[in-house]
Amino acid sequence: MNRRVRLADVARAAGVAPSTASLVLSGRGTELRISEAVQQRVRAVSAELGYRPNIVSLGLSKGATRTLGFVSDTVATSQLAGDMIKGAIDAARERGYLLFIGETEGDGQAEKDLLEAMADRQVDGLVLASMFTRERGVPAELERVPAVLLNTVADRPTAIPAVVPDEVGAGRVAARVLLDAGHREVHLVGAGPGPGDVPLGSVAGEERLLGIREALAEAGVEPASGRARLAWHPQDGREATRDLLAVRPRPGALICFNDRLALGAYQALQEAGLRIPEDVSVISFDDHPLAGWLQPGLTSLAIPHEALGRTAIELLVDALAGADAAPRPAAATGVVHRIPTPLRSRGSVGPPGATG
Amino acid sequence: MNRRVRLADVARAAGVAPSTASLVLSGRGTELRISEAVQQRVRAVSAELGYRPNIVSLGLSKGATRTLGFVSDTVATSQLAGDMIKGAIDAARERGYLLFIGETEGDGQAEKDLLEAMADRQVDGLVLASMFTRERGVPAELERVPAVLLNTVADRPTAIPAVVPDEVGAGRVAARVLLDAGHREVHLVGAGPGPGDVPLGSVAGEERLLGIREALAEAGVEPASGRARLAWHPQDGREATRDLLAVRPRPGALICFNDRLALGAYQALQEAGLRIPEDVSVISFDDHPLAGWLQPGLTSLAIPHEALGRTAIELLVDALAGADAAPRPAAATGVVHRIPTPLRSRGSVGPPGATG
DNA sequence: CCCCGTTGCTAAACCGCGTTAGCATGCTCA
DNA sequence: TGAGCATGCTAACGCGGTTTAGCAACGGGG
Repeated sequence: MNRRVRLADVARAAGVAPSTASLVLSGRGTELRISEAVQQRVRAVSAELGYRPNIVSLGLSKGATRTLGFVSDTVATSQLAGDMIKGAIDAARERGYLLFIGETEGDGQAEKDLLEAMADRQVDGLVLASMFTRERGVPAELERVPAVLLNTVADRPTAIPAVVPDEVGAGRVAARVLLDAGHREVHLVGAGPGPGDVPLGSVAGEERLLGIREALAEAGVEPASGRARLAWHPQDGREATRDLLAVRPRPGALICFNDRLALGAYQALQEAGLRIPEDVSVISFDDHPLAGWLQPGLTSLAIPHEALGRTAIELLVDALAGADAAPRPAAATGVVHRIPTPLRSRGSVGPPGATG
Repeated sequence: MNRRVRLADVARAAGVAPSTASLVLSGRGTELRISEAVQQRVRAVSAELGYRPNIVSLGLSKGATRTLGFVSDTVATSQLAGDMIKGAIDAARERGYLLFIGETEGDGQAEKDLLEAMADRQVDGLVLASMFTRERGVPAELERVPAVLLNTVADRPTAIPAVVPDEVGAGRVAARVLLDAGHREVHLVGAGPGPGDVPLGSVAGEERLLGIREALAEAGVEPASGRARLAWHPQDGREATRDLLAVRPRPGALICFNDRLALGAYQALQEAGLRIPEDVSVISFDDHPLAGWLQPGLTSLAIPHEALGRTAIELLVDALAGADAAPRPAAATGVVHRIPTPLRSRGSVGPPGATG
């Protein structure tokens, strides 16, 4: 466990004062008239010794730690989280930042503690993330440091920018895909058919439904049926689909509000001896890895988790860079950024078959 | 954006010198003969002002930042990652630590850069994690700071402790569950039947197979068949199971080497019109959320991801605390900790039915 | 009455670095 | 020959704490 090489070590080995070494290594050598010979010597010695500046020290004197905090309600419950964090970590690393990750499990006190622990460590900025899109209050701690909301929108006007998936767009595309395949009778699993018939507090559900209804309406179609459910588990999808199959004429196209519901729909269709997509087309949301595992592959609108995390960090770092130049970078103030939701076509959608 | 309260602010407000305030707040007041009156005054003022010590400053003067680094090959590819990180984050938080999270995607240079970036920020300790259990070299950076390997074992003797799931135990239990249900003919999907017939470099595969063969041998049974596959995807499980069903007598029990293989097995069995568990019993490993979504629920041996992450941090923090007392805490040196793999019974295992 | 021991607090150094004012030295030019 | 100006480097301070040596005031004993 040999000690780290400090600036003083480099200076001593190069036969100059620490301040001289500092100037050279920070690139201000020429500006402050350090001779080329000395500069080369310092640089050579620094490289040879493997000197790396101590960022903690910089944090003390300059106030910037090149460190960001990422606080989410949960990092574990879903695949989703991992990708979002991955995008954030990668984007941060590319810009020379490291990320503190914390999770609150929805506990307000835990959130407060975490934000304070991060403030104690002088983070340069904060991302406050949620694993499912929702509305929430903005804690006071976010007022003291540049921040970005991720997969979350503030419940009242705020200067803090937000990054969310474009769920309305996702809903529109889902409906369009079925319409384009020739379907005119579209059944919803997990929400609908009326506007606002979604599980309580589900922003994703609301917006997906909105998009679906818009796109259908443009084609002069209303959702044929829908079942709002409290939870979006496979069991719910199975039951809703069974109920749907009990009624004539048999449904030809389903929009499931997430992939787990779609799994349940697959199970119910299989039980009934119906083929996908020959007898029934299915489209869904989230693009969980599961979608690629099913037979046939499930066509789904992906939540762009990695892009969400990445965008949040990019906004934050840009704001930090801009903070020196302009005190209030107008471009990044209070804006809600909507990230597109790519369509992953796999084979669960086809033209309408014989119904009945 | 009002400034943080500093120690000097507290001292001024309490009418004492900063050093006095520091002594009182660090609990050394009585020891250094600060009067009770002054101590109370300082504490009151500190609380009133909401003073919190600046940890960056402490990092400079004391060397300890109450910060740990968590570097893994990937945080995203699987559910697994999230739970492991969650366990690590929670355990760290309970002990007053915050975690830097980084991921390398298996890139050695990225790993080196990350470890250095963390060293630059004076982390007190490091966890080097892998998302699937494997053997690997230990980078030189880990020699300079207390470290723990997670889901990874060093490829040569080292003083660094490791935390891994008890895969041999998992294999034994999987076999025992089937034996106890009355099965004497057990087919393997994803590995086997011979010792060492596993995908290249899969420590989990090797050890699971070892445990399975041990437990079967104790009952005087050999694996009836097995198929080593390069990848453990649903597609592979589907094909292997189809092949198995083409041969008489029909298999009565399958051990799938992970849940994705088991999904494929479910699909093949369903195609063949066989019921689980009446006709065929299935048991598997990982306890992916998927296992709970299938019909019937898939019995699986859980990889205790959260416990793994938690244990790694606990070992690390204990080592840090012990480092002051004993320079080399013998208890935590080079040991490989094996974490038990709980059985999640769901309903995919039953007594043998009529075969053929 | 002087010395010494307590008691109660504080000044000052230090952690590692960036920053800036300023100190020598040598050269030019009047 | 001395003022003036580059040139080339460094001393000293600050960031926000901890830590230690030591100072002032007071009381008690010889």
